Amino acid sequence: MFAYITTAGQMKANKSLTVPDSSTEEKIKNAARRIFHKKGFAATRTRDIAAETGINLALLNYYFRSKQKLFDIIMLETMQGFLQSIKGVFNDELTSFDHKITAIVNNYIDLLIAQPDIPLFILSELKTNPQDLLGKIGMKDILMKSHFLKQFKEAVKAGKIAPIHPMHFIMNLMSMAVFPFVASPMIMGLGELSQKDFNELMTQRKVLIPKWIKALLKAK
Amino acid sequence: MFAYITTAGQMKANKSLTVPDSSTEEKIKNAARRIFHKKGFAATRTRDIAAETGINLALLNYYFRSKQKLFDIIMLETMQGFLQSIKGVFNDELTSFDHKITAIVNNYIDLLIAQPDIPLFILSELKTNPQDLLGKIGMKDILMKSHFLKQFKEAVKAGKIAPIHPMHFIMNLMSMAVFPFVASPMIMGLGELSQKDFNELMTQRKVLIPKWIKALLKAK
DNA sequence: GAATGAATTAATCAAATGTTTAATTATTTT
DNA sequence: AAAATAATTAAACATTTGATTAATTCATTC
Repeated sequence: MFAYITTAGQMKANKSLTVPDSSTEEKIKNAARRIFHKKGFAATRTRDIAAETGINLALLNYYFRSKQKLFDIIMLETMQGFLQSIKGVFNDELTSFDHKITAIVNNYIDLLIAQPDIPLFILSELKTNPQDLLGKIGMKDILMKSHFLKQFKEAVKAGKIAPIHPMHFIMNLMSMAVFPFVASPMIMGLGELSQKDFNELMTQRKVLIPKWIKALLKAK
Repeated sequence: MFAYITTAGQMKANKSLTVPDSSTEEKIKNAARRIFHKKGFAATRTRDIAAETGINLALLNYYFRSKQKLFDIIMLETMQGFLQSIKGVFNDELTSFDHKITAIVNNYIDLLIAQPDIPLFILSELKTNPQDLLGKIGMKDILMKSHFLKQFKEAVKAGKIAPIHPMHFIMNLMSMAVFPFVASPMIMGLGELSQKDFNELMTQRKVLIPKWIKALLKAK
């Protein structure tokens, strides 16, 4: 029944090494990524993806079989990309704890200024999908078994920072860097900020947050 | 055409003063609230609301005319409720700046432990709907013209805290209190936390966040 | 207690939406 | 160049889904 689709799948496997992003399959994925990121799975129409790609609706199922399968691919790639951008920092054995904080905040904020829809997309869809995705990308080990976390625990032991649950630390770091992007419509509304104003504030935070985090770690 | 519905609306206006939450209209709203909060507008099916209410689907339209109108009511009430819980604190002229911080954090976290779906719901739907909602509930004035903000600016002038954009302060406060709830699936997954573990961490944060915020305000 | 209006339901509609089919065009293979 | 395979499209299908209609039950009023 799906013989020709299987073949298409094979074509993809072959082509993906040689053909650039302008292949039909990549064009569909790019359009799908944009729309899924902006509207989420439930509010996205396959017809809209096809229209934005500039192809016939049937081609979407020809290449990806279903909306769900296409979504799963986009979701996985998105989470991998999100993780990739900080993976290196977390396990760099050569940099100090303080330097890692700065590097992580800088990486996150740069990424989010460029792609501000990603965090709300991930958090919304992660709630529907269970945590099998978290397992699939191995986020847990990358973060919780990282050199970064080891350094945190050592600093606690050495009495350099207050003894709090490591998760509080992770939450504070993520909160201050990521939340403003999740809440940007509200923040821009409340503060009467333009997109440019907002991005300027976020750029300021690249230097402010590390400072704040260090102050807060020593508190009390 | 909708004569009987108009009448139903009138009935509601009359009844709402005397009839308890067990009226059909309230039962529909309660079910709608639960499902909208959990799945958002796009993923919610009117049939699911009807089923959860235990009524015939047609009654939903009889009372509320459309899914959108029902949603608008829930959305407005949700935002008002969310705001209501901190409105008083913000403009209490009798309490200190530090006390307000503690009160706000406590109010927020108590509310979110009880209704953890609310922030992601609001932030997701606020992105679709423009900011006309923000205007409708007058959030801007309550927050930005508050006694709380005045106290912040005075403390900056007096040199008691570092001179940062007030929006940074608001973002930090909201981030640290609200973001963990928005990201709870990820946080619980990463930290291998049960719901109980998570709630305990959040309860700890009621005392930790005010401490952190104060430390961070003086940083550098 | 008949009459009137409100509340509720079963059934149906119409549009939206994900998916498939069958045919056509383009490309590759022999 | 013919044959075979892949890519693409127009059209249609089958469900889903929000909404409506027409009838029925329930409650209130006179």
